[in-house]
Parts: sequence; structure tokens; C-alpha cells
Amino acid sequence: MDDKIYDLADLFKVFSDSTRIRILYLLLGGEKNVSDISDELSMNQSAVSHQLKTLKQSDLVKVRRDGKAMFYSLSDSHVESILKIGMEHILEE
Amino acid sequence: MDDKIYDLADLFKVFSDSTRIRILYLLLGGEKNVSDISDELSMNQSAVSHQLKTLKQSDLVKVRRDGKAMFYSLSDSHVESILKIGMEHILEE
DNA sequence: TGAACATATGAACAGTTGAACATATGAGAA
DNA sequence: TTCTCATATGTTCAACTGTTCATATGTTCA
Repeated sequence: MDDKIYDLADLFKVFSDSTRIRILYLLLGGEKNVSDISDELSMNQSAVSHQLKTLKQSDLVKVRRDGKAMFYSLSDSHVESILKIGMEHILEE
Repeated sequence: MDDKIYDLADLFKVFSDSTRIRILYLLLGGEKNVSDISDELSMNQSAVSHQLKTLKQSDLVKVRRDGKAMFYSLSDSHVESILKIGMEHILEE
């Protein structure tokens, strides 16, 4: 059980950065490639790529290759649930 | 909306530390004072108090005074929901 | 094969964070 | 008031994190 505490903290650590949250929100609208994400967030490609790697390692996103491009999408519904409940907490007084 | 992204990241930042998660799990069992928490986590009082302050600022816990002791408890059901969904994600393959 | 494009990776640097220590505040008892 | 007990606060420091820059990998097309 104590292991799980660390895993859980690590999971939330992934949600604790605004860049990653913005990426996740973008992906709520469907899969996108790295250039699209970089453009929409006005961030350089390297920064986005690094963050996508973090998201991937936590199984929050999955990837498929299409030619030269890599398309990222949310890997399961937990992401949406977590964002939603978090937002509910924020919006309450 | 962009403000909310930062607020959301800040909220999850609070969940991103194993000490704070352990405190929250303890409080799932009902309100506890600072000494109880320090003892159960085998941590010094100052460290626990600092983390409780962080939890309080995010409205994740609330406090009441009883004599010399301060009793902390979870402030709403979002905490339990967030921990639960996070744990579901962890336990899945 | 080589050029061009898309993405990933490694290193370095600034900014942030949790724990520990020392000390301060506040409440109850004498 | 003074002495304890319970908790909070301020400071310091080592460890960690996100971004940037430079470069590498991998894919398509000619």
C-alpha cells in the first residue's frame, strides 16, 4: 500500500504543471500531432516533446505514427475524470 | 479560462507529494490533530504543520481548535474522489 | 543515396520545493 | 503571571523540475 502512495503522488505530479494540463485539454478535442500542439500552445517543439514524454510514461497519453508525424491522444477516461473533478473543486467556493 | 489552468495545476501540485497524500489518507478516517498525524507518519511536527498549511490553503482540509490542539479534517468530498480516481488509474495496467 | 521535414534526446541553467532546525505564538493550568 | 504543551512560522539548503539550445533519430520523397 505504501508503494501506491508514491505512485499516486507521481501521477498527480504529472498533472501539476500547467503546460501538461494545457496539452491534456487540447487532446480532449481529439488526437493531435506535435507541431499542432506546439503551435496551439505557442511553445517550442522541444518543450512540448519533453512534456509529451512525461505524459506517455504515466500512461496518460498514447501515440501512433503517421508518416513523419506522431499523433498523440488521451489513453483512457481517467484523464478526463481527474481534470473534471479538479475543475469542480476550483470552481467551488 | 487560462487562469483556471494555472489554478488546476496548483491544485494537483498539492496532491503531488507523498507526505500530503499520506495525510489526506489518514484524514479519510476522520479528523485528527497535528500530534496524531506526526506520530502516525513518523515525521517531525514542523514538517507536518507546513504541509497542513499547504493543504489548508487549497481548501482540501479544514481546522477546528479544541483547547491546545488543532483538529484537521477533509473539507469536502472532492478529495476522496480525486484520490479514488487516481488510484484506479494506478491499479490498472 | 541525400535533402527536407517531424520529432526525440541530452545537457545546462534558473527557479521551485520539502525537510530540518530554531524560534515564535497561543492556550490551559497553577 | 509563569510554566508547559500544542502548533505555527521563518530560514536555510540540497534535490528536483521545466525550458532552452544544440543535436540526433527516423521518415518521406526525389
